[in-house]
Amino acid sequence: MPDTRSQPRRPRSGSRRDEAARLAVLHAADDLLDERGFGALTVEAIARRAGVAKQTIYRWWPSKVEILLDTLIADSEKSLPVPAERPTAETVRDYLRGYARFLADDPAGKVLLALFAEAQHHPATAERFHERYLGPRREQERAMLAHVIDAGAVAPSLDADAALDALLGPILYRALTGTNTPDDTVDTLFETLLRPRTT
Amino acid sequence: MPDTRSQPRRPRSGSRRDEAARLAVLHAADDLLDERGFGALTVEAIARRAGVAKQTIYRWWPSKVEILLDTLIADSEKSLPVPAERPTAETVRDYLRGYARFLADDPAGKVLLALFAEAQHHPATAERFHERYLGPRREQERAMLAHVIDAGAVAPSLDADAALDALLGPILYRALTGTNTPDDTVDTLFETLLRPRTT
Amino acid sequence: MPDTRSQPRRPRSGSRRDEAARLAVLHAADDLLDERGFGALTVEAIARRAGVAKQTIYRWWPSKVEILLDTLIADSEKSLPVPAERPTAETVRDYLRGYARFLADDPAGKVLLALFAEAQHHPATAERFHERYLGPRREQERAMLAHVIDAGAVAPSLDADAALDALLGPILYRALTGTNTPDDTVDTLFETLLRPRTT
Amino acid sequence: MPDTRSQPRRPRSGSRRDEAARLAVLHAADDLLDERGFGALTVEAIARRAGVAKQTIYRWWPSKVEILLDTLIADSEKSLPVPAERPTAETVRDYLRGYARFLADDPAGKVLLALFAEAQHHPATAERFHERYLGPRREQERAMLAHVIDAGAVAPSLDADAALDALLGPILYRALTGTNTPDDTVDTLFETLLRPRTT
DNA sequence: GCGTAAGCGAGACGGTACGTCTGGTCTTCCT
DNA sequence: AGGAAGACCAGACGTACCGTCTCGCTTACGC
Repeated sequence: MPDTRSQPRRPRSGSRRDEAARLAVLHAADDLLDERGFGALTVEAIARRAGVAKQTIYRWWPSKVEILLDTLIADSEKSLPVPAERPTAETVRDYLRGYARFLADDPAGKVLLALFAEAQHHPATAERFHERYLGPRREQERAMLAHVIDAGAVAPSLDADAALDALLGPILYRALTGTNTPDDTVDTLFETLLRPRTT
Repeated sequence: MPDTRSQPRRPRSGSRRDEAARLAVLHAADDLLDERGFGALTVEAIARRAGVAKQTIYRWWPSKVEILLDTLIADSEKSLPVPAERPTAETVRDYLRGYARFLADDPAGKVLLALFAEAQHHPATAERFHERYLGPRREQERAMLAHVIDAGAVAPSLDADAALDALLGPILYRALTGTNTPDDTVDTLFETLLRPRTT
Repeated sequence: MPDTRSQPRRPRSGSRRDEAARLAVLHAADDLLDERGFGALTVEAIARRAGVAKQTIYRWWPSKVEILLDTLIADSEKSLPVPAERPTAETVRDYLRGYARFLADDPAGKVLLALFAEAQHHPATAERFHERYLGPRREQERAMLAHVIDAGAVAPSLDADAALDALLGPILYRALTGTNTPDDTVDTLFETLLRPRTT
Repeated sequence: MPDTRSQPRRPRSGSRRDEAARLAVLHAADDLLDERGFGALTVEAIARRAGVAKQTIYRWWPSKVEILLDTLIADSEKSLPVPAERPTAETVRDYLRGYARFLADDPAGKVLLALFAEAQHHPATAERFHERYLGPRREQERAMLAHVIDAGAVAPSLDADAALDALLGPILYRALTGTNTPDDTVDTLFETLLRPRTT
């Protein structure tokens, strides 16, 4: 049995995928988007900034959109998880507040907005965006909502998807137009659309 | 006695702008966006399709975004005017229904979505989009809403801008994610958020 | 007393050709070639510099080459006439010296070099250059040479055209390569090729 | 003391220049000049004809003049070498005859004429033309001439450069004006200007 | 002495080519 | 085999001139 010391020591060799290169690409993409805007987010620029060859990017990601999806998924699982364990009306309200803050303040929020934008321009992007992000997330949101409805904590007058659109839509709309959505506005939306029994 | 209405007839010596070329460019841009997507909307392609020299485009439009704004403004004034004369609750509801249909069915709706997208990528685009389209339109929408509130026809629990965002946001959100918003969903939104006294 | 400042105003056109515009174009072309080189000698630049509309140039000259021919013919008739009246060996020698100086020092010499150059690039230019300049001039030079040969003043070992090419060729060649041809070199050429009986 | 001179180890990683593309460009330029004239010799046309991207041309040649210089140098070394080994009077005469034929018949002769022309229009072209072609060639021609003078085979009455100008000038002059220079005219020039002892 | 026709400055028009830039693929060498 | 380097084809970018074409004006000629 050969060397089993699975050391992290040589990040720069071997026949396996280089984790350091992978992270360098993700961070470079994130940073570029944050610092210089989507217009500067070219594969060439990412490679330059990450100190990585273009080919390395094309080998592992079919397009720069997949890079953004990778960072978005990682970041939003961390910063904006959909409440899953015994959600209450309050949990849902806090999730909405968090969503507004995510879009307004978190660099990853810019990634989300950029992907909404790119999805308008390229159907293929739209498809991947739904498959990898919007779809799964909506699934979790539906589960969250179903749970609080079942518990009798809220009583929306719209079906689940329409209700979620009605809650998230305005927050996203304002983010798209450069306007923040403060907590009390979120709260009013929440109360108006979900008619919670207790808050 | 001849016509003495001394109109602003500035003979303005020299050649004049060619209206046919102007329209050809606007239509070519519209058609390309509709048929081949934003990715195919290059100045070169517009010029080719319009049968116009590139220089003619650069002479009159600082960027292709301004071309889109020109077509969007013209088309949405025609297809989706903001009700101004004695609007009622019903007028407002119909406007929202029209907005959903504009985004879903009208080619110009694609232009609006494309501009929302571009605005995320380029701050300069965002600024012009607000200046020329979103701002003036919101002004009219606020006036419309104020009118029906004054008449006691509706009683929103959010301030004007937030209420408009809450109404339009979900419709736009669904359009961005490729979902139509049917009349009854619009109606429920309308009733939930504006609490009309009579409909 | 009214305004008597009778300015040097251009009559601002009538139905006849405007002589001031004609001269302005010729001088602008000359000046541009001299100051900024052939590359800057565009119809657009000539019009700008002459304060004349492009159409005025295209109305009277089929191409900018004809403008150059106009100035070259005028200038070389003035600065470098071919001796016609009773030429002697000495007259011929002085003509050659003058030719070298014309190419080296006179701004119109630059025009001649530019036309030789353009003639290589465009057959149509070559044709007009021969028709309007080289041909008539060679005719005069042949007459000059025939006269001094008849008078027994010189005895070339080449026929007239070849002799003229042998005399003018080296001077032009040196001008094309940026080298002046001093008087004594001209004189040696003259003596070697024409074998004058007296000088 | 160890060897501290930075080693000639040019890792030189990455792709190498594509020789096929290089030759395709040179031949395309040559062919275009020959077939359609200098006016058609645009970078765009060369790229099209060579089946090469414009960027590939701009990567390796600062201007199309350098392309022409590349082809001219290669072609004239092949078709019109300056006699170097023990040149005799006869060798020199044959070189002059070859020069006349090169200008009249060889496609590369057209390149030489085109470069003389371009050099008149652009000082930068003139400089490169002298540096890369005229200068080195004249150096060889001077050596050739010095050799036959030293051997007592010829006795020009002009210094080396002036003598070469006097020999080549007429031939070039006639080529510029579209006239061939037949062998016997070359021979007369040669004999008149170089006074060979034996031929 | 008045209409008309030409010349004028101005500049918009459809085009071609410029030289630069990035996208995405392919190739070569190094580790 | 993975990764860095970078050459390659493709094609859009925004600019400069090309030569043609109105425009609205100003004159001079000829009826």
